[in-house]
This record gives sequence, structure tokens and C-alpha cells, in this order.
Amino acid sequence: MASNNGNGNIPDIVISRLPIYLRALNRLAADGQEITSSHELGQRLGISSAQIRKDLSHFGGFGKQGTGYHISFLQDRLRKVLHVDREWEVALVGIGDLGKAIARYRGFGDRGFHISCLFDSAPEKVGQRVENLLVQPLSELHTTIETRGIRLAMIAVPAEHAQAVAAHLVEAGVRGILNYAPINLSVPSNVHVQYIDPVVGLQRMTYYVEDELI
Amino acid sequence: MASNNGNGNIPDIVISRLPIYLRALNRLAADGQEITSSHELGQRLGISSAQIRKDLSHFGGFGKQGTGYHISFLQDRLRKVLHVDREWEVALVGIGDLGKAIARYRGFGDRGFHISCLFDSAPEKVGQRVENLLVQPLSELHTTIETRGIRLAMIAVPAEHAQAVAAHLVEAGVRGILNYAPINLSVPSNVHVQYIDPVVGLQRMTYYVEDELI
DNA sequence: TAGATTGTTAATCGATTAACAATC
DNA sequence: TAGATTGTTAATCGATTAACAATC
Repeated sequence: MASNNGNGNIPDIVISRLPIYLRALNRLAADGQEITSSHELGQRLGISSAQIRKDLSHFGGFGKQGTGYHISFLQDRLRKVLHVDREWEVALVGIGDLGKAIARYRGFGDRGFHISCLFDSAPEKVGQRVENLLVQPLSELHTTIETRGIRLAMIAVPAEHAQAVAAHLVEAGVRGILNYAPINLSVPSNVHVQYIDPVVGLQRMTYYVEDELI
Repeated sequence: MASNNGNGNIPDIVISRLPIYLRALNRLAADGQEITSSHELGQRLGISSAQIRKDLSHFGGFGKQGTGYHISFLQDRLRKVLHVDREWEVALVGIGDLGKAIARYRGFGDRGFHISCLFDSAPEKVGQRVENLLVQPLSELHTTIETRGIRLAMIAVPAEHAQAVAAHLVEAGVRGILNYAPINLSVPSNVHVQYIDPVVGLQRMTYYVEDELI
């Protein structure tokens, strides 16, 4: 939903590619490379070089003719554009098997997203510790998120409860939801949702994979 | 990659929406509803009704004027189109914290994807049992996947090993890869890749969420 | 300088939407 | 029948690509 954008009027689809560019740059940097070009980047990502240059040009000239892009400079700029040049706190709702795995996953903290509070509706889970965080009851969700000014949350509850949880989160001030429940959420247009459903990923491939056997 | 399609010449973007339609239909069916319309479906998904009708029309007339769509009939048809009207076996490579969580996640089996073999390079992990499956060494990957005719795999190894693992999988006959490693894979054009990177999901939202605080 | 690559414009391509006849 | 909704065509809209002057 929403096409609320800060800088000028950048298409959503451009924004959605920037994290991919950033990830590729991070890798190049980790490999010790200092300069890259739209051509190299495009080849790695399966995207045309023209598209990369066009996308980046929305935010100003980051490159040099004849040379290309300084990787560390471009990383910096993309991080600023995406607002990931700082640490974000994230709330996690639903501490079942999936929620626990999410809480334990190191990939979030490593990349600037700090899971800082956990919620579950089951009384037997409340009070447990997961990764040194206390599981709180849903009744504390609103106050905790509001007082700490948390703007991002992840939902890892069963599909039938996801919409209700989303509504609570939105009311508490959350503006971006990463939804692991296999269901579409309906939220106000100033709230953003991203979906993580691995089964959808698999189903997007089986169409192309003929059942040669059977 | 690839725009190899079986039926006629359906755009990839249409195929990518079908699993979302199917998921919404599953939910309506679970709620006991029997008939729906492009309008209702569109409202739930935040998609125009015209787009839904257009997408579905690529595969023939599934609805009735004046009435709409029979949910169970449409589910059936979409499952056939997507080739998910049968069980798929999936290989999982990388049995760290993330891999274990994936292996234990019930959502795959429930929706027709059966994780049927596990691989890891670490000698201390080989021979362990996870969800009743024996962890096999990478050296057995090729033979196991080939003899069992497995066409789908998930990668949950560290980013620096993902490309090499992908190459092995492709050589063994895998045609679709769900990649949890935060890196772009390069594969032949007849092999499909879908990416699961929750951090990318978060980074796609922070752009729109102003840092009101600080 | 010669070679390379950017940023940008204009052309192309493809996807979405609006509209409506057909018909349940 | 009157009302509703499909499937489809044509119009619109937007995104991608090709091309090239500018310039490092």
C-alpha cells in the first residue's frame, strides 16, 4: 500500500530494488573491492546497467564518468536514502517455534535491526526468556511499543490471529510490519507491510518446473 | 531468470500473483465460503478486480457472469496451473540454527512441500537427526538428489558458500532454489531462484517510515 | 589523448485500468 | 425480468531500454 515518499516522487519499485543493490555492494566491499560500475552490478544481479543508473540517478549523481562508483560512498548514500544508517528497534509478536527461530536469528542484529521486545498471548509463554528477552503478554503490547517509540514489528502468529495483531500494532504506532503469517493484512495506507511466505516462493517456481517424472 | 512457460506465453508477473490468489482462496474456503468475486478478492488483496479477472483469463474462463467464482473449483484450477496439485520433495542444505528451524517448520508439509533430505558440510552435524531425517554430508548431495529425482531445494548456508552450493544443486538436477542466504545467486536460465531475506523486507519499509524520534 | 562509464533523454515495451457487451 | 459479474478489448499509464553527449 501507500506511495507516501519523502524525497520527491520516487516509484516504489525503485525503492524496492535499493536493498538489493546495497546487499550486492556489501558483498563487493567484503571481498575488498573499492570501485564498481553499473555494468558489473547489473551482471551480478541480472539487471540491466541502464536500470541501475536510472534508479540511482533519482537520488543524485553518485558516480563518476569513466570510472564508476566508489563502493563505500554508494553504500553510505543508499543507507541514508533507505534510513538504515541507524539502528532500528523491532517488536516481535508470536513466540512459537517460528518466533523463537526469528528471535535467535543473528542476521537482523548484524544488519541494523534489533529485536527489542517479544509478545505472546499464551500465559505459559509469558515470562519465559528468549535470547535474554522476557516474553510479555499482549496486554502490554500497546504501552511498551508506544513508550519506546517502536515503529517496526514482525508477526509470527497463526494466520487466524495475524489481522487482529496487526490492528493492535498499528494502533500502538507501528508503521512497518514484516508478516510471516500466510495471510494478507489490511492496514491503513500509511502503514507498510512486507510478506515472508516461503511456500509462496516455492509455488512461484513449480509452474516452471515440469513434472518430468511421475 | 527464465521466461520458459508451459501454457502459451503467460507473463512471469501473472504467475507470481497466482499463489497469492490461491492463499486468499484457501482462507475463504477455511471460513466456509463457497463463492467469491473478483471484486471481493481484489479488495482483500489490495489489487484491482480488473487485474484479477485479466490474470485468471489467461488460463480460461473460471467464473460465471453474474455469479463470480466457485472457490473450490478455482482453487483446483490454480493448483493445477501452478503444479501444486501434487506433493513436491525438497532438499535442504545447511543445518545450522536457520536450517533446523526450516526443517521443523510445519508450514511446508501442510502445503504440499515435503522436506525429504538434509545436507551439511560440518562433520559434527552429519549423522545427526532433525525431525527424523538424517543429516547427510555434501558428498552425498549429488547422488541422493539425482536418484530421488528431486527438483526443488532450499539453501540455508552462510552467504559465502551459497553460490557453490547452488552450483552443486543445479548439477544434480535441481530446477528451483529457495535461497535464504543474503546473496544473489547466478544460475542457468532454466533454473529458478526465489529469495527469502527478511532484512530486505525491513529495508523496503524504513524508507517510508520517517525517523520522527531521535 | 583514447577509453570508459556516467546521467539523462527519447523510444519502446509491457502492464494496469477502464469500459462494456455478453450472459448468468 | 433486473441486477450482478464475467471475459475481453482498447486506452492509459508507467517502467525499461537504447542511445549518446558529457566528462573523468
